[in-house]
Amino acid sequence: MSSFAGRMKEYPNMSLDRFDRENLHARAYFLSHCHKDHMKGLKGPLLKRKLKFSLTVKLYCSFVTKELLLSNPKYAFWEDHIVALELESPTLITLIDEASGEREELVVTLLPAGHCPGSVMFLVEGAQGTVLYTGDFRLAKGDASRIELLHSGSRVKDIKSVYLDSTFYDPRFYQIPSRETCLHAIRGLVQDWVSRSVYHTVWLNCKAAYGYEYLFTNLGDEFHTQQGYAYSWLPCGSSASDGTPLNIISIKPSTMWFGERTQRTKVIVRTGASSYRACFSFHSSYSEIKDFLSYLQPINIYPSVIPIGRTHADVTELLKSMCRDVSSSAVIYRPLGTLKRTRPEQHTHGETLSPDHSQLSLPTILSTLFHCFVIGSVVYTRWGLCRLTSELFVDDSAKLPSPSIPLSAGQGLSQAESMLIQSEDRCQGDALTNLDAGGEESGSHTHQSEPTESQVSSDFDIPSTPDSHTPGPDDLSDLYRRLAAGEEVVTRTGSQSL
DNA sequence: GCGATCAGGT
DNA sequence: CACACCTGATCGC
Repeated sequence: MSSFAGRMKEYPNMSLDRFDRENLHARAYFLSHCHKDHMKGLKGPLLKRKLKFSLTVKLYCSFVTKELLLSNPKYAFWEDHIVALELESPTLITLIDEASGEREELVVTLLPAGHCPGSVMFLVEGAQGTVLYTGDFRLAKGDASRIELLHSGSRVKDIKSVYLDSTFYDPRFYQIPSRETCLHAIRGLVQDWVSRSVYHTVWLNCKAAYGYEYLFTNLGDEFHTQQGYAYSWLPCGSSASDGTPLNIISIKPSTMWFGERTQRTKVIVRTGASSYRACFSFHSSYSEIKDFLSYLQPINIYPSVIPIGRTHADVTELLKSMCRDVSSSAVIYRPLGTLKRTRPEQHTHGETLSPDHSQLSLPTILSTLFHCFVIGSVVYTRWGLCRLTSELFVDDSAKLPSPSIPLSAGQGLSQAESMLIQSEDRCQGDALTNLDAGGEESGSHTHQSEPTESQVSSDFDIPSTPDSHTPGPDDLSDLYRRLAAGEEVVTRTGSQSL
């Protein structure tokens, strides 16, 4: 978790990813991505008050982050104070002291961070030198050399300080399998399971956070392509629509790492009868961070996270070796990196330089925000819809509570976000046992209870559609019919059709 | 009643 | 396999 206090030594009039305490006096705010540990104080009443009386104080972030932020009504008061910036477009920002009128000019550039949708790093250039605030990032080896705006001409810029996501800056986390490797392994497991029968289902058991969209979209696309079926709807409960129990395995994405000498890289670990952990990391590994830093050769590096079991002194000491040596009078600069253009100028709006999941298109982000979306045989759900489909499909209709949740008000977006994958292949003869009730982590998703107040009002709830209403039994059976008929009842850009 | 903080869970 | 973020208890205002 980030312990960055919000301000950089060189530019103390701007605050990044922290909005409390001394940051209340900042002249401009910057949000690198929409994770809670980077939003401390962002909905504080004092800040809200300050905005009311300010004409110049703005919050700068990416377009995607802006959408994610404003999807929560608790941050609605920011709406007129947010300035979304294009990626990789240097922007002149003037910091104004509203009391004295004093001005300070900076050029700020958003660079893709590869951490989660909308995540960026901030490159700040001004009178106090060029500094890079990484926010949280996952960049692969060599990525820094492909980011054009870290370069001036063909040479890397002279970077004074890097404020670093040092989550895994510890030799113990030497290697983390690449995103592609992890996706490949998960794809294999999913393929193996869902090909057994139509009742073999995968529950991609993600924690509530933006960041798993890379898995969602890639697996979704692939199984769509492979199956080629029209939309089908999957229950989130333990039974298929015909009452047959599902064979569900749970795959939990979680971080796994390997030391320098470790050869074997188990990307998937079986943790129970029907549960697996699959490697997936939002943060760069030690070796990826080293590659990044040794390319940039900053003069100073400030860690924003102290890995568990380490002290600030440990990390600072480790980081010293990554800094440019400017201690002696005869300054010996190690050679700075040179720009590698890996792609011709096919740069379209919003696209990034590296293969990257963090900058999904806005429609995709919106569709993930609004309840769910359906691609091929894959259903993406949020908690609320998961419950809804359970009600629709679960066998034991006598136990169904009457629906009490307005469909258009997303319930608990921050609750466990799930993805179910089920084979379209019909094959008979399998022993169709239900998810092993004794297995680790099993079953809890199959019997959803009423959402608590805090779930209903959790931070990434979707604002209610004005003319929404609670669906009655007739609405639900109509919905069921349409789903069974393969109609697309969920739009990809909003919740209106539900 | 609200926010901040911590412990404990997934 | 150590992320992100939930809930609930407690405390101060």
